[in-house]
Amino acid sequence: MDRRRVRGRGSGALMASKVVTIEDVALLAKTSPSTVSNVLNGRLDRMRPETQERIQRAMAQLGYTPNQLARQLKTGQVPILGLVIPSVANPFWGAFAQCVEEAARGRGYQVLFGNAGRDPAQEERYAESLWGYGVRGVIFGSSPLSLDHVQGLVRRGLRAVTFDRDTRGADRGVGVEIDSISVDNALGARLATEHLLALGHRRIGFLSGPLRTASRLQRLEGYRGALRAAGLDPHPALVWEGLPSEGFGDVEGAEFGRRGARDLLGLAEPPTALFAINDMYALGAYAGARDRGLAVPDDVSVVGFDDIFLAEVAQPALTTVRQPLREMLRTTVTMLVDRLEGSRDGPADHTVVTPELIVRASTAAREAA
Amino acid sequence: MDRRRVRGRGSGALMASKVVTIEDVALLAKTSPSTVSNVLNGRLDRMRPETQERIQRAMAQLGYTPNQLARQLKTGQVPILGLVIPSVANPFWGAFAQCVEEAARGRGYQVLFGNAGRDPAQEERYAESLWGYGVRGVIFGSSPLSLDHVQGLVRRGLRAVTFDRDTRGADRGVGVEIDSISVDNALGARLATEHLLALGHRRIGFLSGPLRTASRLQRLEGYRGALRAAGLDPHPALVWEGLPSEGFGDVEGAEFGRRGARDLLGLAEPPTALFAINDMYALGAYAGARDRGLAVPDDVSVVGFDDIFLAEVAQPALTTVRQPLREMLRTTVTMLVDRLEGSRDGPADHTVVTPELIVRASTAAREAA
DNA sequence: CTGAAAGCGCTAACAC
DNA sequence: GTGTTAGCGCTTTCAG
Repeated sequence: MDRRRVRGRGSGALMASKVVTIEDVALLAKTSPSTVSNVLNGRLDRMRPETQERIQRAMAQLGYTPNQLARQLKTGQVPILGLVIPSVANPFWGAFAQCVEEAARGRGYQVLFGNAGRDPAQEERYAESLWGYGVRGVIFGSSPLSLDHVQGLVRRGLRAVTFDRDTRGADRGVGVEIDSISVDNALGARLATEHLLALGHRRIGFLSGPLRTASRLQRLEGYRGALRAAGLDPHPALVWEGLPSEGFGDVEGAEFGRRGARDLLGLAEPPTALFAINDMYALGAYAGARDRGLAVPDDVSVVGFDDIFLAEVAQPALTTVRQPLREMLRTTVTMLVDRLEGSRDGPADHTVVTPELIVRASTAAREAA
Repeated sequence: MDRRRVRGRGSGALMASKVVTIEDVALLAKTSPSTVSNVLNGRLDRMRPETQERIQRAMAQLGYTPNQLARQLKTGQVPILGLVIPSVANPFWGAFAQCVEEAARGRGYQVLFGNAGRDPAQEERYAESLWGYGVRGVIFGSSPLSLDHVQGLVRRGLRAVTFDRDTRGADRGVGVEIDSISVDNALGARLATEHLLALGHRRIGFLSGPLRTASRLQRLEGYRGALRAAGLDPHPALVWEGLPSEGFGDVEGAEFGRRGARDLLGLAEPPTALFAINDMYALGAYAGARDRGLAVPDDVSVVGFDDIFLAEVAQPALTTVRQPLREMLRTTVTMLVDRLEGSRDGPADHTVVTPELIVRASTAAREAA
C-alpha cells in the first residue's frame, strides 16, 4: 500500500497522482493480477462468471483505468497513429485531421498529431518522438520532396503512408516500403485549366507558394500541359510562386493568394483567369482581385483545388477541383492499420485517385474585351 | 541478444520491429545502462567526457531512440497534453489546436487530440483513454454545461483547464480543482449588439446553434442585456437556435448559419442585422442573405464572434468580436503545465479576458427604409 | 565516477 | 479456472 504515496519529487517534481493498479483490483476482488488481466483482454472464457463479476465490481469501485503505457511496454506498440501535417490551422488540414481521426477511431486507434510546417527537420523530430512513444504507424500529409529524413525510422520498422506524394522513386532508391496515396494532381490541374480555356481565357495565371512539394509541381505540369495542348505557350510571368523565404503560407494561404493575385493582376498584361494551387489561395485571390477593383467572376475567373467546405460558402461559390478526402483517408488508414497488424504485406502500394472538377460561380466566359 | 527476435505473434500479431535498447548502447559503449540513462537525462557531470562521447557515438551508430513508454512507466506521466475539442475541421478549433500545440511545444509537451463533438460521453471516453496513456493534463475546449463526466478523473489527479467555460459553480459543488479561462462572452455580445444599435438597427437577430454551452448562453445574455439597455424588448422570434437534434453544427457551422439567416430573413418582419454566435455562422449568414436576394451589408448587417482569420478575407470583411486566442492559449498551457510540474498550486484560477470589437465591412447604418 | 539491482504496471507462459 | 513468475526498457537508489 505504501506504493500509494506521492510520487513526484526532486527538482521539477511531477505532481502526485494516486494510481490504481491491476494489483489493487486483484486484491479487492480476492483474485490474482493475471485473472484481472484476462478480463481486461476479454479472455472471459478462462474464469467463472462470478469471478469476472467480482473483478468488474472492483474495477468500478476503484475507478480503475488500465495503464496503457505498461500494457504497451509489453506488446511493443500503442494503438496510436501519428499524423504529421503542415498546419491544422489550415482548414484543409483541419478537415484532413478530422477524417483521419474518424477513420482511426473506427479501427480502435487514436491520433497524435504534429504540425511540422513542411520542415523536414521538424518532421523528423516528430517521427522520432512518435516512435519513442511506441507509435509504429504514421501518416505524412503533403511531405517535402525528399523522404530521406524518415528512411532511418522506416528501416527500423516504422510504417508510413504519404498523402499527396507518390513515393515510387524514393522506394527504388533506398529499397524501403512506403505506401502512398494521392490524387492525380496533373489531371486535376489539367481539368481546371481546360475549363478556363473552354471559357475563352487565354491568359491564365498560376497562383502558388514555393514549388517544393511533389503535388505542387505536378499541378504546375498539368497546367502547362493543358496550355500547350491548346497551342498556348505557358508564360513564366504568369506563374506566381511567392517568396521562397516566407515559407509555404499554410496558415496564411489566403494572405498569400491575395498577394499573388494582386501581383498577377497588376501586370501590364494581366491574366483574365487564375488557377490557384488550393482553395485557400483561391479565396485569398478573391480579396486580391477586390484590392485591384476587379470582381470575380466578371473581371477575373478563379479556380481552386481541394474543394474544402468553404468553397461552397464562399462569395461567389468557388469552382474547384475536388479531391475525395474522406474516402482517400479511409483508404489510407486502412492500409496503414493493416500493415501494422500484419494483415497486409508485400510491396508498397501507390494509390492514385481521380479528381473531379466542380463548376460553381467563380468562373465565367471571358469578356468580349 | 535473442531479445532481438521478432515480437509479434498470435492472432492479430503486431508486426516485428527491432528495437534498440539502452542496454545495447551500454554494451557497445562498454559501460552500464545507468550511465547511458544518465546521459539521456543530462546528468553529464556524473561521468568523464570521454565516457559520454563513447556513449553518444554508440547511440548514433545504433540509431537509438529512447523508449518513452518505458521511461514514463517509471515517472508515471508523459509529456503530452490532451486536447478535447468539438471538431478540428472547424477553422476556429483548428487554429485553437495549432495555438495549443505551439505553446505546448515551447514547454516540451506534445498534443494528443480528440474530436468529441461536444458529446459528454465521448469526452469522458477520451479523458479516460488519455489518462491511460499517462496524460495527466488536458484542455477542454468549449465543454458542455456540466463537467460531471470528468470529475472522477480530476479527483484521481487529472489536471484540467476548460476554455470558454467558467467552472466556478462546478467547483463549489464538488470541490474539485478545475482552472478555467474564457473571454467575457456577455461583454463581447454586448459590444456587438451595441455596435448594431448605434448603427440604427432595431430588429437584430441572434443566430446560434443549440444553446447548450455556457459561452453561448452568456452571449445570448449579453445580447439581451444590450437590447434592454436600449429600451428594446428582446423578441424570442429573432433568436434562432437550430434544431437541437441536429448537433452543434461545428463542422457545418457555416451551413447552419446559412439556414438560420434564411429563416430569420424570411420572417414577416425580418431583422435588419444579425449577430452570429461565431464567425463560421456569420459567414454562413452571408450565403443565407444571398439566398434571400439580400446583400451584406447593404440590406443586412452581420456581426460575428471569434475573429478567425477568414473574417478578414471574407467578402465583405466581417465585423466581429475578437478573442485573443493565441494569448489565451499560451496562458492556458502555462497554467496547466505549471500545475503538472508542481510549480503552481492553490485554488482553481478563473481567468476572464476582455474581447474587442473589430469593425470591418459587414455592418452598415440601417437604411432609411 | 560507474555499475548492480530493484522495481514502474502489465502480459503471457506455465504451474497448480 | 486461477495463481506465480519472469520480464518489457528505463530510472533510480545505493554500493563500489
